[in-house]
Amino acid sequence: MNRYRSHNCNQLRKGDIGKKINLSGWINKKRDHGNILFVDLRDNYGITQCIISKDNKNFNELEKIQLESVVQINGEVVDRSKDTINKDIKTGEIEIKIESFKVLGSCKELPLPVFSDQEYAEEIRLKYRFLDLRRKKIHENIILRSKIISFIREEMNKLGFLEFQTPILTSSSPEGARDFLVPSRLNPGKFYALPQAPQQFKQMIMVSGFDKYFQIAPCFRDEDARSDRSPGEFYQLDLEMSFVEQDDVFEVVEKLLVNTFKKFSNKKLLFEKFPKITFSESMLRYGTDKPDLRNPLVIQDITEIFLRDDVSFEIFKKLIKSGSKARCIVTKDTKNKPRSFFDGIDKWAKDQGSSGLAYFTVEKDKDFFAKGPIGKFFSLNAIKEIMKKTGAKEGDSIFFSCGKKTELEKITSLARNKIADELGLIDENVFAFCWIVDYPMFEQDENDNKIKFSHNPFSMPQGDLSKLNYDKPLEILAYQYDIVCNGIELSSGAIRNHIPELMYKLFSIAGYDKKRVDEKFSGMINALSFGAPPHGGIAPGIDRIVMLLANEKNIREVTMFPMNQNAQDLMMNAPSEVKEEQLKELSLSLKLKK
RNA sequence: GGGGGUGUAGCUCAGUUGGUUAGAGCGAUCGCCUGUCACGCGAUAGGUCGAGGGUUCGAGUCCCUUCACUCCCGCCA
Repeated sequence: MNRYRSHNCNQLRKGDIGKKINLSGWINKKRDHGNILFVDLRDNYGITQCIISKDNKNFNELEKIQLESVVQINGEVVDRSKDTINKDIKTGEIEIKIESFKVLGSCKELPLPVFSDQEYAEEIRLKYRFLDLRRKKIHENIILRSKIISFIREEMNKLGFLEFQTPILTSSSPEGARDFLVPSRLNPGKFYALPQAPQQFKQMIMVSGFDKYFQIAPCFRDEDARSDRSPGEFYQLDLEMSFVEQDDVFEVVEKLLVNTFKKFSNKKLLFEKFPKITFSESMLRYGTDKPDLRNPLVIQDITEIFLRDDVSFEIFKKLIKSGSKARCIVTKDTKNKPRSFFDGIDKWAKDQGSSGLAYFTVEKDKDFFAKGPIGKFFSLNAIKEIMKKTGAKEGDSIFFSCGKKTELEKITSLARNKIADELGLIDENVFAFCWIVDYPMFEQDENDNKIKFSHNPFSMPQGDLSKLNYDKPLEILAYQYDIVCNGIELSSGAIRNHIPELMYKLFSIAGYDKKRVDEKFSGMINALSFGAPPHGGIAPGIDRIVMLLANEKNIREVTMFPMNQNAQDLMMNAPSEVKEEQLKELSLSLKLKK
């Protein structure tokens, strides 16, 4: 009870009838019957119907008030007759007989309706985000986000993790994404960078002996947006543990995610013990390192088939001789699908920039035969061999693609999703988690053939460290892992390399000499030289977890104040120009491109 | 940086083969209405058809350029 309200708008029930109360909230909706006026009053908690009739001296004034104005209503809780009960709201058995009211915050004409299920252009939603956030769906998403974060904090505390903050102004790192830079006034010509992740700090925390750390950490990366990637900033559940191996990290994270997803969603978990898929297996079977395991389709390599003399599909044969591979996707029992289904997939593949998807369907007359545009290129024995190799049965169709490894992976991965979509094979009521493990330590850049770190340069290589074959760096695997859920990369992590000599060695393979490593990672290398514990961790993306649990396809639907695709905040007008004096103070001058 | 989609009233959208004065619903304003809960009924106001250029007797509609938003590719250790 305070001067504004005695109850909230979701509180009053039959038992409160007769009470004199006051409520404060927004006018969600008015229904004006001329001599009687219904006002739906809304606050964070719910809606209460209030009613006023012409004989009240305040009637005419209330009738004129704009929707979304904030008012305080004083009145009495009264019963509703049976036929006027509203079962859709918790307070639907009662209503408030208005005695007097007061406008606490008036509202201009609205640029977008608040009370409506309609969808609106994002531009206007982002500009008036404070109005958009009043709307039911997104209001609930943001509340869900808060609850999920609280829950995660509690769970982490229970598991013995300590929460620490790490600096927001730090140094630029040469690896990874583009940095956001902040000029230093006191150090002219020098810049801070916003952290892409608290990676080095959390390792320092381990070196400092704190054993288990976590943080709901803001991360800043100046990269272009996607529907599941906010431009600029996002949050990770950053965590790190000392004296652990990969499986210790897995155990903690699996427990946390299973608990969280069970608590906040009714969808089923396909696996409570997340399957572990090696990076190379994932690239072959799914064409990507973030496979959607709800999708039962798999990709198989059948390059050899096209080397047979009784297969005369010359286009593929020629490509394969020049180093291409052939892979296929088998769809179960699709012989009765119309020609348009197959041609549609083929056309779609061409639209994706590939040379299309060849296909045939295995049918049986006296014996098996391949029906479809390329069926005639395969002998009976070849068809039988394909069936044996791929597990295809009569009535199944097989889609083929041929190309260089990388492009082949890309198109088959997309095709796997596309075909499953077309066939309705994805169960939307399921979460399918998996671990992707055994990432290669290095990869070769396709453009300049240079050896680069494939993931995180601070990861620990696998195997007997004294016997690592540095002459074949591409064969070195790392204790590096990702969590994927429904095809979305939720997090990546690693057991870290805590041995400075090994670090120098690995960096030298990626083209960094000792001097450069000392320069760029001085803090880190220095720290590891003073007694560092073996340690490792991971950093699940909070926004994406909330997105999955809120059943949203766009990250902005679970972000309170997101920027648009061009990294602009339309509500706050950021980024914006600054005064000449501010630039001067920072020793900066602008050289804008025309 | 590249490709796709969208852009018409405050909001959501329709607008035929290029053809009269560009429409609807919601919202706004005014009026009527005592039981609605997407209340109902009547009227009024509200338009640089994203912008610029072109073709044409005539352009919301066709062509070119450009801008904004969005989705995707690149990028994201």
